[in-house]
Amino acid sequence: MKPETLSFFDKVYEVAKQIPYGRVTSFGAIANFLGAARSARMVGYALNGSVGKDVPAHRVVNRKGLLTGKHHFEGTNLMQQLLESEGVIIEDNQVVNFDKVFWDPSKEL
DNA sequence: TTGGTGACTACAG
DNA sequence: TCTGTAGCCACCA
Repeated sequence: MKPETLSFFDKVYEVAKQIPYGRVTSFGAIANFLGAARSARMVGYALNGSVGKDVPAHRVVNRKGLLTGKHHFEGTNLMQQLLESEGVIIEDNQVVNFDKVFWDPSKEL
């Protein structure tokens, strides 16, 4: 678990784990924080394998606040339910108050 | 070892 | 303003 040995995936997990309760962030924000702003796809790919690793992947959405990754969760609306249980309003698979709950790792960390 | 893939993003027309 | 295309890079087979 040395920082130097952490792979890109592990770094994504570390950042995702630090997302505060009731907050969400975007793939691009994480990618940018890791110094790979144009590799946002890798962030999503990483989160694909984050299920079961205590990583709140449901708090990571795309730039518009859309729950594009909810398909990778067990239930079709599991991701939405998890967010709503944290006080995040979801409508049409999108975070309504995205601006309010957005958490930027490059600024918060 | 090489090629394909992906929960995205940004730029150009 | 909206739509389409290209790029990006690590993991898996």
